[in-house]
Amino acid sequence: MSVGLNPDHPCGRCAYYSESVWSSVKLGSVSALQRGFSRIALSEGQALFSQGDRNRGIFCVSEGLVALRTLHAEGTSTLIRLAYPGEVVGFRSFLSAREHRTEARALLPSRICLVGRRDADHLVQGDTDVLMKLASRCVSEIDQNHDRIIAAATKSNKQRLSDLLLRLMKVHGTRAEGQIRMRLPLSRLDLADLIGVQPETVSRLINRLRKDGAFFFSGRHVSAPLAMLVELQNAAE
Amino acid sequence: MSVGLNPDHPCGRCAYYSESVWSSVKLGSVSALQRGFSRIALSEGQALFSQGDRNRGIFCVSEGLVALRTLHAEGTSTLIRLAYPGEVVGFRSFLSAREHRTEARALLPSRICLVGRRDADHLVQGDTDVLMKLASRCVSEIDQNHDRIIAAATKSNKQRLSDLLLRLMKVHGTRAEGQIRMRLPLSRLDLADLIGVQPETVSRLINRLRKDGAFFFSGRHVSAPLAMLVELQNAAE
DNA sequence: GGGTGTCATTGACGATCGTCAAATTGGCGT
DNA sequence: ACGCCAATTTGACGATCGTCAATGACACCC
Repeated sequence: MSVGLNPDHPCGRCAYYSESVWSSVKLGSVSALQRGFSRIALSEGQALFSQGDRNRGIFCVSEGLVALRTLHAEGTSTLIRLAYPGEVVGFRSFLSAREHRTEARALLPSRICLVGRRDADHLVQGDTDVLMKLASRCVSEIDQNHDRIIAAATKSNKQRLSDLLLRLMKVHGTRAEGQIRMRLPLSRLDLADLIGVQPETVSRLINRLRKDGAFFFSGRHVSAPLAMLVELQNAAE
Repeated sequence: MSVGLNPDHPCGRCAYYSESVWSSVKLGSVSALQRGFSRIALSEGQALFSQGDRNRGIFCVSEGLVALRTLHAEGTSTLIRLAYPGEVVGFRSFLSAREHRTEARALLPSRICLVGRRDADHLVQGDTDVLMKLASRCVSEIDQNHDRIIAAATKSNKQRLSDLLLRLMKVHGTRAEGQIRMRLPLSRLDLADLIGVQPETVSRLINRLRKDGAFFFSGRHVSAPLAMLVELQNAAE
């Protein structure tokens, strides 16, 4: 399989082509892929699909950031996953042929590629490689869930918030004047969901991190001193 | 596909045959399935595989109960999953062709069926149905992880312990004299892992549940009054 | 029977968290 | 600039949790 540009393939110009679920679609089936292919532009806050929606196919984030949430009866919600460019969304309801159990919403202006359900079904049925790559995405989602469960059982809330901020810094941060800065793509409530506490607690954790000299907050703008860079490397995991 | 007994199939006599990953293996490939097939008997506390082991294939619990744990550097561990009869174990390292990230250990005397990696690979490559069923197992594991993450963010520790005990009662409990009784297959430390608290806290939660009149403990023997049966129905979820 | 180890419980303490209510801020439209 | 709504922060309080240390219970072995 050739890594890099491939003008005949819908994903051929995508930066994440080589790891794409569709990268191994054989030449003979590329037409089916093209038939089911469409691109979706989302503005910040716009929904890609809602909980209870019928599955429309397999989505792949091309640009931006998408949040997967589940809504509860009481009106609350829980942020389950952040999907960055190159990540696949909607494979759960696709594989189990049922309605979406989460809502997907853009946290930043985003571009999404969709392969419609009918054609995606044919491609998956006809090519073990494609299905195998989908399964690998499932496995890495399980891995991430396990990490989250382990972190919840192992680390303090403050540590988990710090880890989360470091990971976000790594993706969204820019370096300047001996500091890293970013605009948080998440609200305090989303932060609270991700580490499993109430939003008031997030405020207090932020105060403690500020006192520790680890992070400085001003609304959604966060900065960290260079000393944090060291831990930033370790936060790879 | 015929539901029920199938004498030509290694899983043909299994109570979970119809939902088995291997139930759709075509007649022509049954010989490969038989070649890779073996049965493993585990006594209580015995390990099926250890963290870091090379994957030996796809395991399916036929009888008993298996716990999947990840061991941490500090010597602690976290109980990630309980695998009951009919459930598949080891598919994560199988699908990603890497070593096990968890340890599997029998909590009760257990019987496990194994399809060796080489033959399982051929069967999975040659049959989309088999791979699709494996993927479905992945999806339901993701579902369970999500439920656990949501429960951790939504419910109190006491409620989570109560829910867990109810679920265990449903499987392991026997009814007698207006009560449900069971022998807990889990240590207090395992209970603590599953709800994400320290073992001392489990002791205190147990005291509170006792005071509430919800559960009565005597070592590993637990009983609950009939009133709990109502919630037992709801705990299906 | 006594020893020994693991598992489980209890007590005491400080730290942290959830909750409710009130105050403050920030963003955004007019 | 103003007003307004939602998001965020703060304060106060009780409840809960983690930690450390000590005790108790139990099985197992010699």
